[in-house]
Amino acid sequence: MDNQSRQELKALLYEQFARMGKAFANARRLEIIDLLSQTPHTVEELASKTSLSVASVSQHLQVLRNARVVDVTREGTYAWYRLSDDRVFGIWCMMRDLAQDRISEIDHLLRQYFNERETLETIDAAELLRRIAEGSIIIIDARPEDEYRAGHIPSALSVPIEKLESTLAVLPKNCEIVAYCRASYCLLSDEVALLLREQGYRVHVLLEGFPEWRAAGLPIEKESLN
Amino acid sequence: MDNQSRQELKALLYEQFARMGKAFANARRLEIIDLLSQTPHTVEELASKTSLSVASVSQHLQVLRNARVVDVTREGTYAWYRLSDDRVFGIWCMMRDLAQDRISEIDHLLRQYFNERETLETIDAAELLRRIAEGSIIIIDARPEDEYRAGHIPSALSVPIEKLESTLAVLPKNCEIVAYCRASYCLLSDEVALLLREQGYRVHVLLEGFPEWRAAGLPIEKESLN
DNA sequence: ACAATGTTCAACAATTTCATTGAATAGCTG
DNA sequence: CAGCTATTCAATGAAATTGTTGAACATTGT
Repeated sequence: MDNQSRQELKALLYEQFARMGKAFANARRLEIIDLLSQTPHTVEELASKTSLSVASVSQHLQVLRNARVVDVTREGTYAWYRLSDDRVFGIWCMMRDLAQDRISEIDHLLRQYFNERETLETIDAAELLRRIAEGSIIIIDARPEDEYRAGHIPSALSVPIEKLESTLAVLPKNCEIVAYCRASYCLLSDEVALLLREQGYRVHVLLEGFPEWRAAGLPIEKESLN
Repeated sequence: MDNQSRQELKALLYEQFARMGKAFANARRLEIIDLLSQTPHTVEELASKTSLSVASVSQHLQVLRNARVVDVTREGTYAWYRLSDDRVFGIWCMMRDLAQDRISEIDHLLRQYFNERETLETIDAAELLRRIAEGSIIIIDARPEDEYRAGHIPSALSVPIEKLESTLAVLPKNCEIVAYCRASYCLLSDEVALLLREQGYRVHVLLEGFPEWRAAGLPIEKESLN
């Protein structure tokens, strides 16, 4: 192998690796990856949840597919996209944990837009499991209902913010509550938690999101399909 | 928190995360990350090893620094760049392992340029440790000498390809050899191994590169600084 | 103070990326 | 088959990325 073709190979090789990197190099694509780590979505669903045009989402999905980061399965006129490998979520997790630790702007943003957040009591997965065993706690899934249906923490109630008001009637005033959502920075659960606290409830927020819970192999519950 | 500022925050947040992703989204930058996972380098060293202009390398390093993926320490007129966190190497590892599994072009490239490669006998870290304990093996570090000096597998000899010929005189014909380099796809060790095999030596190639060895917490040896 | 050296910055042209629009495709339904 | 819908494709323009060149900066050694 001569020196020139060695250089050539090296360049081509790193270019292939970079294909994968590019998947994670755009804010909108990360948002899509985040949604896909909850559950598979159709193009339209992704477009609506990200407030992007369908064409734009489709284009991003082509990039993700090119990087072999997502898979499609067609079902009638629908195209269901999902993460191609559990490791994709793993990489995304490591990347955002590192970013959260090292890029101070992230913490800064979270604080600036939502400064009451830090006053919320957090709880980790191990502790939540203990409380579930004791049976002394009500769990609230703050994500959109379709994500809840695709899988949630056992015995959790589906309470997206829009439905919070109607749920208040059902919740006994003296119970303890844990809320969770997509991820630690996703804030859906924080909003729900703050509103509940205003109503006088004792509320905790789960540190991790549902995908981490599932990835850790902890028990989950799915909506039965009838 | 109203709906608009929620959207705004979400966008800004993912933008921050994407800063980190961008670090891994370019072939040249990945090459730089790979070199920095061997040992810290100056701008000039990186430029020479990557065949890029100094200015271009400097620019890439700014991107990496912006993503908080590398740190600089200045020493005289030199700027020593290093990975800012072990997790950076972890992410890069996961990314390229996933890429190697899922992007078929990578395997294809390796085969096309170097089809004898697959005929080389490989050996993993655990097995190598066993052989070291037996004392029945000679280890060859095929990386450039500066990377060897910064840290290598204990008792390994520094034999970059250029020095192979002069080293042949020293190697007893009947000994068994294990060669390693920067990573599994780095091929420096494969080239050395093929040449050694032609000379009649019994050669193995270590599956992992030196950074993986170090990251696994296995023993390493450094050149003493006199 | 001066020149030498390693690094960064600024300006540029070439290329790529991104979101939008509107058209094309492909699978359902009546 | 026609009409409908979900998705993809193609074309556009705006913006960002990349590598080059040459100048600017900062530290070292004379």
